[in-house]
Amino acid sequence: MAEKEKISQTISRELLNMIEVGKFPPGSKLPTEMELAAHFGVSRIPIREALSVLRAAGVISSRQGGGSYVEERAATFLLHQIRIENDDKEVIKHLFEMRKILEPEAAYLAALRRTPEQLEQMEQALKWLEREFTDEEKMGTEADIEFHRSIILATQNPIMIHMIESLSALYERALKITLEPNLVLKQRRKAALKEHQDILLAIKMEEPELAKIQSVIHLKNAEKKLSLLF
Amino acid sequence: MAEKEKISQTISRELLNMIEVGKFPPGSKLPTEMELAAHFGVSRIPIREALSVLRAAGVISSRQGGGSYVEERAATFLLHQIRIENDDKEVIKHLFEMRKILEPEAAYLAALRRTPEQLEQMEQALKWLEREFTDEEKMGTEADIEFHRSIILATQNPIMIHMIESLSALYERALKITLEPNLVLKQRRKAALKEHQDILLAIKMEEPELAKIQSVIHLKNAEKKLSLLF
DNA sequence: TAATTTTATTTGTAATACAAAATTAATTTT
DNA sequence: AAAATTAATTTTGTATTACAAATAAAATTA
Repeated sequence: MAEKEKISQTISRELLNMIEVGKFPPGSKLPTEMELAAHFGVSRIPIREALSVLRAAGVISSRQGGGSYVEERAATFLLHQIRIENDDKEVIKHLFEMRKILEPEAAYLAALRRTPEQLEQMEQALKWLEREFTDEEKMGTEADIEFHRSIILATQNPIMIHMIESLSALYERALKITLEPNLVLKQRRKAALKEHQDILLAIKMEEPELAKIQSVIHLKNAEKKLSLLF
Repeated sequence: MAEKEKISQTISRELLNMIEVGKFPPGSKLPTEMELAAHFGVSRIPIREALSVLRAAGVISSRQGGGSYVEERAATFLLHQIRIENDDKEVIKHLFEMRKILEPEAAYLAALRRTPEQLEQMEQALKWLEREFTDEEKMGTEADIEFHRSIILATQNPIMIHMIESLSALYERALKITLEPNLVLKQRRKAALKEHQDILLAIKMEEPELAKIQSVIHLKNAEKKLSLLF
């Protein structure tokens, strides 16, 4: 199950790395597709696929007849390409830092704007989480993510939604890693569930400030739990 | 200067729209590349380019021999593809909402962690902004962005950095639109400059809370200015 | 019925060719 | 000689055809 990688993926990763390392500094011209193809020993096809990924990520831009150039403000990395390893505590810390910034505000906005349908969606997610928590085996990470996701959706801010969505894959993996070895969790399950219920209640009552506070509390407790790991 | 669009771009936009509209719901299988090619009346090449963009954005996933499927949690849109039109006030509002959430926290973190080099970078950007402001003609949008960007970089959080970078193109355009017709700005220039200096000073003194407050003040004033437009 | 093999489908890559845009070199004009 | 125009070259964008490799569907066999 070695998940064989596509050639174009390998190449886009390689090229991105070269750009990050400074082999192709911002503003510089990349080699032509033919040259890259020769260099990597492949045809133009996977080269073009790789370049199109970098283009979509805003790392390079190409002009027909001109060539491909590294963008002046090349995004530092493709979020989809971040791989969290078990020992990769830095990424998890940074991710949690962003959660502490985004989620309380999202809860605030959700309390302001949520539609009845969105409230229903949150309640469904919470019920799912409750079911998962009664089962000793399950961790409920998916339900957890779905709950937080439903709150984000209720903010009605497409940019906020996009940011969280682009983080979700990363978030999911980070959550699994942090929850997996955590035996303390079982004792904290009821407390965690209560925290989720409190957030939802505040959103239901349309109390933005309260929702924000409940979210802060939840994240603070989650962080305590997290700090035991590191 | 009509900026002719590539076929693959047109198609990726079309496909994305179809997905958003529900023509291809999450989890469903897309038509084969051959079918798509026939449908759009092009060869497989631009189809593959379009699909690779959607793949990079996490909207779809493909398996050799299997086909392409819409991801269960397809990102709602590609940030790079958002076009802000002059009458597109909604996007600008949402963008500003995100700035209010992210930037004060970024200033906080920057005050905590900035290296001397990063402080230097911020000061350079501020000087640039001062020069631009003395010139009646120039608006200083680029310098403005560079200043805020230098603060973000000093947070040392790669996820934060990535988020802002991915927003920067959008931000730049929004800023130009909001500043362009604003004649009041000239009177507010000194005030705005002072606000920037205050933020930098707090970061220089390594006073996180103060930096956050100064950032909030700055954004509050900017929002007042903005509210005149809408 | 269940497991295995075969067949067909579909994406991934290759090679070649040409169109279209941009860059560079050459030419002409002033 | 300098500037403008034109021509030639380079380079990306798209098309066509072909085949490899992985998956999914169908047929076969136990």
